[in-house]
Amino acid sequence: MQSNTRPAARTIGRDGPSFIEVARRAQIVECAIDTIAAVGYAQASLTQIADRAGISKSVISYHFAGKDELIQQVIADVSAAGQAMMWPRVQAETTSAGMLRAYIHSHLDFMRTHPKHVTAVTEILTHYRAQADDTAATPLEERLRQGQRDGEFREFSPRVMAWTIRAAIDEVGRRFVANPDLDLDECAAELTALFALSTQAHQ
Amino acid sequence: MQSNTRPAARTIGRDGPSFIEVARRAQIVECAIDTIAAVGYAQASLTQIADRAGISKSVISYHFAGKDELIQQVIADVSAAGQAMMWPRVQAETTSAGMLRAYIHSHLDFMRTHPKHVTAVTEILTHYRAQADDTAATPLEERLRQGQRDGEFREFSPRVMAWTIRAAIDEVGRRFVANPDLDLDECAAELTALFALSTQAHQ
Amino acid sequence: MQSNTRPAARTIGRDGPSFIEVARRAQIVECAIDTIAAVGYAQASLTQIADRAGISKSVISYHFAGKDELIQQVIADVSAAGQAMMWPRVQAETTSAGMLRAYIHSHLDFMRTHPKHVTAVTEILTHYRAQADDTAATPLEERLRQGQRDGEFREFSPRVMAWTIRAAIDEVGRRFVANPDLDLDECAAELTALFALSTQAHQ
Amino acid sequence: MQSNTRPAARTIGRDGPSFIEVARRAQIVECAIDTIAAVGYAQASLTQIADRAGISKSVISYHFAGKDELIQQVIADVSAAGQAMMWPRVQAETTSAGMLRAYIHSHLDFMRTHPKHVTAVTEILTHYRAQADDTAATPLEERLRQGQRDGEFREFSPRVMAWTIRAAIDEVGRRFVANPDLDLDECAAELTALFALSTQAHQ
DNA sequence: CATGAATGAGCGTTCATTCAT
DNA sequence: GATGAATGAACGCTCATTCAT
Repeated sequence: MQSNTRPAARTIGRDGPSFIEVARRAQIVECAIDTIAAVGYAQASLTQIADRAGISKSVISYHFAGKDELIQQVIADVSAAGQAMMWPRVQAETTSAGMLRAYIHSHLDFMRTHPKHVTAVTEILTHYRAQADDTAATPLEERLRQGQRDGEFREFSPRVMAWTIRAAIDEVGRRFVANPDLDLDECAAELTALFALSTQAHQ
Repeated sequence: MQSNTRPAARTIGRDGPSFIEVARRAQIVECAIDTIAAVGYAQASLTQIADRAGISKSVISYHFAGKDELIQQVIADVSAAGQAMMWPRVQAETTSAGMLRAYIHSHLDFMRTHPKHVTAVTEILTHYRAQADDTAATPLEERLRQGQRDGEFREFSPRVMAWTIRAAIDEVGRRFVANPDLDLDECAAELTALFALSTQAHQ
Repeated sequence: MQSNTRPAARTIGRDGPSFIEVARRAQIVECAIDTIAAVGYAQASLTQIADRAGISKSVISYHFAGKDELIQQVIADVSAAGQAMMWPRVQAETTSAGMLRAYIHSHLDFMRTHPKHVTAVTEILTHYRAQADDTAATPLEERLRQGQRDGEFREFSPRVMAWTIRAAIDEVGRRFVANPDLDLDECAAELTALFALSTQAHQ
Repeated sequence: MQSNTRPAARTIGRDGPSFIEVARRAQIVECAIDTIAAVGYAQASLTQIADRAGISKSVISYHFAGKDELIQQVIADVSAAGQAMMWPRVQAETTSAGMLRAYIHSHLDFMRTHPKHVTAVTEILTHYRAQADDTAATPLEERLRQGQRDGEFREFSPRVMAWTIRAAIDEVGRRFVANPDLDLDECAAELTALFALSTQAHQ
């Protein structure tokens, strides 16, 4: 916010946000995630988030330009973590069917390890979706299209298929958040079989 | 305030909501649907709804215990209308595969004919937390189970399959609301094929 | 705000704000005047005004679109009262010198009878002036110009003269507010003489 | 915090503000003037002032007891600079009429050479409540009184005349701030003529 | 000396709800 | 039955001030 020219930074860089600044922002983001996951996006006011963090409401305003920036940071952080965990597994696959299986499994694994993060982002995106563009092709859609070009997948609308896959995963996420006893392994297996059958080319 | 024991109902001695009461509630629910569909749930304050209905804000409070009850009634009314339009078509089918096709098509037909209602309920469900019990089996799940018993469907988790079907349909609904040019016929065909392949027993 | 179609209005018109509405608005405007006069524009928050009125802060929001509308109404009300009291006396004069004398005296008389109103409007205009246009000619400036055309006034810049007259009157207003014992009659006589001498044509 | 009794001042044993202390305060005051002139008093928060000065916000709190003291210092510094520039010219005059002319011209010259300072102080005085005592006679009033004793000026209330002169000059200042194209020379000539006519003894 | 971090009070505004008529 | 009026809590946000380092 202000340009912090700190006298002797710990390691390399000279400028940039201080250690404590980074930590504080991360802490606040985590609290925002907890709060949104716990009470839902609509009820997650700055007061609620601050209370849960045990800090004053204005601390958030100090570290973030506004609520919007905080929410965007939540999305950015969770997305980055998710991408880091999921895409390597997806990329490692050589077949489209394997890719699809890896996509589903890695998403559900991420849910298992970061349930609150997934809940929070789902809440946010659900509320923001209204004004989102949604017309652009997602990476998943592109992968499906590739599978069709390779002849591995049958002919179908990649867009509708991608919507359905995402919707199915998100739905399982919601169910898992509502009921932590849900067997994610079973769900992953079910969804994998479901979409394998619905995408594979006729033999 | 919720149970109005009014002095002299229109017909018999039996107490209960009067004619005008029922009509008023229905009118308000319709206005709520219009308003939510038009401006979104977040902007649909009681003031907005009342203004759009040309009535005073307090008349809503008079006929409904609170905003929550109104919203629940919106969901109930739209659900009832949807059930009335969709289930006969589903029931008329003799095969499980036909049932599934009818389920998908009738849902998407309802979207086409009642876009505002679908928009409103989608908005509401988006902004309300999913506090449903969700552990009970839905009628759809029961139908899927029946298809398995008949040997028409392969073995799969009827629950996960039902979740996915509903999620896919709702997702199409959201997309249709965001983009009215969406080709619902194509979507219906795509989803029908998708779930036919993923449910059918191996030949 | 809402269109009040009241069943039987008291007198003529059908539509329009109700009696109590008008009274409430007037009361709130009066309280705003009191508050601004007492604590200054910068400190006159809605909370202060509401507290002084013994009402809830939201009552103001109910009767006015926002703080801006309230402030504008203060200006409008005071201006209307001032115009009604002052311009007839100014118009009644047949000479420009008489007009100027009447202008000064009537302004100071208005201050005597409405000290808080004058203070409040002075406060407001002082804070709003920054972004005001101020390039248009005021009625006073036009009158001065007329006096020059008639040969009754000497040659001077009507604009600077008008500025000075207004500034002198406002200054006396400020002094009177700060010190209610100030002899307004003497001030009026002094200013009258001052501007008579400074405007009159050489004999 | 206000009276810093520092262990070893630079020169003598006498305590008092150090060199750097004085310089820092002066720098901050200048930045405050720049900021207020640029963005207006209402937007001139300590954050804005500190950012513009390239210093931390707390350094202001360190050198000044609070925002009030800073603002008062702005007024004091600008007043001192104005006095230094203006009074010698006023003192140099031998006649009261000359004094009055010099008073007006030197004030308007100060505006021309120090527009930011005048803007800032004008902004401050506009937004601060006039809590001055105002009962004491100003030097200008004394000079007017002297002119009367000398028979050079006619009989009038020196107090009201002094008020008017100051108000006229300040008004021109406000107009000049709002419109830098304003012809200050013309204004000076107009005001000089105006007050010469209104003060001079009858010939 | 200097500062990044944190705080609490206050701002104008929105809104579901309540109540006397 | 219906309503205009009023309320209080909560919202996101700003800002002067405080404090440990």
